[in-house]
Amino acid sequence: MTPPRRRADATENRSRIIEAAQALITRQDELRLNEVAKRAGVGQGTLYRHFPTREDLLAEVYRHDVDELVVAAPTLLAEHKPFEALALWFRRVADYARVKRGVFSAVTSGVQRDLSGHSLGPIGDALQTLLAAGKADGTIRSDVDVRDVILLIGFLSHIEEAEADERAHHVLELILDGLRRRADDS
Amino acid sequence: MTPPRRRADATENRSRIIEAAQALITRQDELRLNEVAKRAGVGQGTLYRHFPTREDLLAEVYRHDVDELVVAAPTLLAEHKPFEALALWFRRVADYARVKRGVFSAVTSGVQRDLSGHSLGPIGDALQTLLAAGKADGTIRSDVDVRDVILLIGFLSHIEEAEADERAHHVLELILDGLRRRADDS
DNA sequence: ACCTGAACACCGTTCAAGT
DNA sequence: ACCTGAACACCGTTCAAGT
Repeated sequence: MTPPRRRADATENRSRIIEAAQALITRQDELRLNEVAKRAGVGQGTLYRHFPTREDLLAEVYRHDVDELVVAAPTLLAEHKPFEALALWFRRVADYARVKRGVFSAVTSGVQRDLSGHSLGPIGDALQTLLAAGKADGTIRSDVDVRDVILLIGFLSHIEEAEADERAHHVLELILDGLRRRADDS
Repeated sequence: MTPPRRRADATENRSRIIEAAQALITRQDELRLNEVAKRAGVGQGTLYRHFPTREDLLAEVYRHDVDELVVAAPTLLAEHKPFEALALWFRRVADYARVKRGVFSAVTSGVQRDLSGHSLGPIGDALQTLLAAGKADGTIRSDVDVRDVILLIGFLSHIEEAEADERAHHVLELILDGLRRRADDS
């Protein structure tokens, strides 16, 4: 019962594909799959063998970044009050969205896919933790859920880098104000 | 100096193209330009002659709908308090977005294009009127501008029809709460 | 002045042949 | 078991030839 070992060349090809995709996506927004294969030095079929869909590839490309956001949630909660932790987490998401335009789409489409599978997924769970803490201490409205927030911060995928610099934080403030629980709420 | 009259067949073709595009877009999200030309019974070149870009065509397809939204703003303001007028206008935008998925993209991309030309455009002006009224009577934060609001309601273009039914109004409420001016604001 | 539609470009995706 | 790359499909866009 030895584990079905992957052939060495397959592992190597997989890494090369991811690296090529990363290199290409940082210099422009669109990602041409044939270009990825060419740069990685593999046939197009090899790309499809490793990553059946474009999303599979992008998920892998942004894996580390998404992980960092996921890990940040409990860390922030340990060091700040819930509402402040959420605000700081938003800020972090905005920073990622500014530099790596695709992270955010990967995050949201990931959440969407996971939602249909009756699971929140890693990012959804992280956000859920933040929201629950804020509801528990009465600083966040009780009628807000993860999907609401994902939809609201989706504006980050609509703006260019320059506009994000001057406007993203402000719009996030407006959103936070909408999520805040008021004295007269039930 | 008679106006340079358009040839009758050109006018006719233009109408047929718009009608074909409307018919096709109501039955599915994407719009294939060659398909539009085929259904309209014109050559592809004719389509490009009348509508150099895809956006030009879409703007024309949704022209009536956008006009209705523009006209609604002053009407609502005449009959309701500013904040309520804004809430009702949001509701109307959401209703359009639900049925005609593309209206909203046309609206936002229109605003974006107009913004770069240092003008708000028709929809931007309508929204500007609503915001100004709310700021004047102290119900809307003074640090909010048209672009902020357009970005916030952009979530409408991310959701499917079923989800819009159960969630759009709620998320719009959250946004309105974020735009509302508080007692302690400066 | 306007129209037609063949043709080109571009990119995603598949699959027969190979190792 | 995995890889290659020719080939096909699809769609946007152009342009020479026509009326």
